[in-house]
Amino acid sequence: MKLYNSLSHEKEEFKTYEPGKVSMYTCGPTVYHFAHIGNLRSYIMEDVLEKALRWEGYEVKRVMNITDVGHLSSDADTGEDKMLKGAHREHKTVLEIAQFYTDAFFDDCKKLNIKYPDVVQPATGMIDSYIKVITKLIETGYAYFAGGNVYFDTSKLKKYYVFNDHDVEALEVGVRDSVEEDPNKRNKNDFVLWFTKSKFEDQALKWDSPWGVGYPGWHIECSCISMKFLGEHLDLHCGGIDNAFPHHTNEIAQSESYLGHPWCTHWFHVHHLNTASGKMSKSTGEFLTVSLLEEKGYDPLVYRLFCLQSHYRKALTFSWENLDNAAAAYDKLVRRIAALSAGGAVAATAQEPWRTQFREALDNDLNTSLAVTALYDVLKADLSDADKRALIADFDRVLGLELLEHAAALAKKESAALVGEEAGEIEGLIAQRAQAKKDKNWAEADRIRDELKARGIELIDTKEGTAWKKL
RNA sequence: GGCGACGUAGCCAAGUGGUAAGGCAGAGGUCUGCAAAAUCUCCACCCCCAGUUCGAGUCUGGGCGUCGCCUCCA
Repeated sequence: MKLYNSLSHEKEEFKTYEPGKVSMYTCGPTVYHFAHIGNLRSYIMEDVLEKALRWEGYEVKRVMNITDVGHLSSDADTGEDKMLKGAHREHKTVLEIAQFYTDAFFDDCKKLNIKYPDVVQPATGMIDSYIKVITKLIETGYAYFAGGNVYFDTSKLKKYYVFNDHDVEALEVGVRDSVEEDPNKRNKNDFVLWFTKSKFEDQALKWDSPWGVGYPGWHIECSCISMKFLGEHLDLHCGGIDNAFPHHTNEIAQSESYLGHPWCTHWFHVHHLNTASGKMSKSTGEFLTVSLLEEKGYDPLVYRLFCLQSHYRKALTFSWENLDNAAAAYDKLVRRIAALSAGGAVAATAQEPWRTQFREALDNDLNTSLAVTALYDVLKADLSDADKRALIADFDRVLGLELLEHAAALAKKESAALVGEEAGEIEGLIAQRAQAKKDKNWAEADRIRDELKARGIELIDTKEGTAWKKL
């Protein structure tokens, strides 16, 4: 499988440290607000990557952190979420709030058919590890104590900017007005490993440490959690493109300085979901959640398809028109699959060309758009329905669109005509209409159809008779 | 200002030197009493200007434009 690697800026053949096994780390959510669908785009694409690796026969161990450190008690007040306000009103602790949003995050993931990681580790449960790693970094000269905080000394590194070639001097200081320069830093790029003195005096969670009571810096958690569960050699590290700098850059600095050897070989960055006005984020207004999509009547899997139709390394623009587009496509896809007959002979060799087409799409830097095309090609192919179903089931192990399940549900809904009181009545009306049609009483036939339509029942005439479904 | 990604039809999008996949929307045909569904057909001078090449959406140079990051919204 060829994958683009942010370290080399090229598509490379993906290799693992241990043959056949993939150690995969994903930056998890910060849990003091709901995840928006832009955040979730990353998790969807990472899920597809994980499933593609498994589909190709790899054994994958995936680890995700939960960032529950860094809950400024004042931060909560800026949110408009009722649960959060409620939590405060009811004197819930920040950890309870974190738990609430952690659950909300995994609920969203479940709706989007994102597999639960093999290991999920909250950052607050790893304080001893951070202290251990920071202690060693100080001992080996990579970190220093100044003004109450422990900093990582980036001047000790041969190469700090691993993803981009920044010229330190060319970087403008304070491009953003809100950023203040920290006088304790020896170098412009140094970053904090452990805080005891912070401009955020209202930090809610604090722990004792050799450097005083405080809390860990915001990069150390990923290094430590990854090393604890996946060892000293990581195959694949994922995250949103916005994490590449400084978060991932700093992770590499810490981890490799601590380990004394190269750490993670492959970096997978998912690009942003934009709205017409720019990146989707808390601050820029449009903040769409999975629940909101559901309220508007969209199946969350429609959003998954929307993401799959694009490439993970390309900015994707969200609009309701585009989502409607995906919804129509999904609906049609499911209906075409539902129309496939259940029986028939399976001929594995006949399926092979399409399986190959699908594999080649995935192998080409996870080209999900082409993978979806392979799905359409199967539907159009000269194959038995049984073969088509088998291929669709196989592809869906990666795509995760629950196509056969939804098709089955659709068929069930349509055949549910035979049960229930209301259904009996509808069947009666359909029979009346059939009689009217036989009598060529078109006005009466259309009247019955319109009456049912007004009740939300759509009739579909086929050669075998009239089927119906709820709109 | 620095670094990076990207610019293909109304919309999403594939394409990594050889006469532009696929999906949605749209138009037309078939099938239906009509509709719906299904199915078939149609729909692109690839941001601009130079260059390399027998041949460029695809490579090179220069523009223009969009987006992201530039230390605490992982």
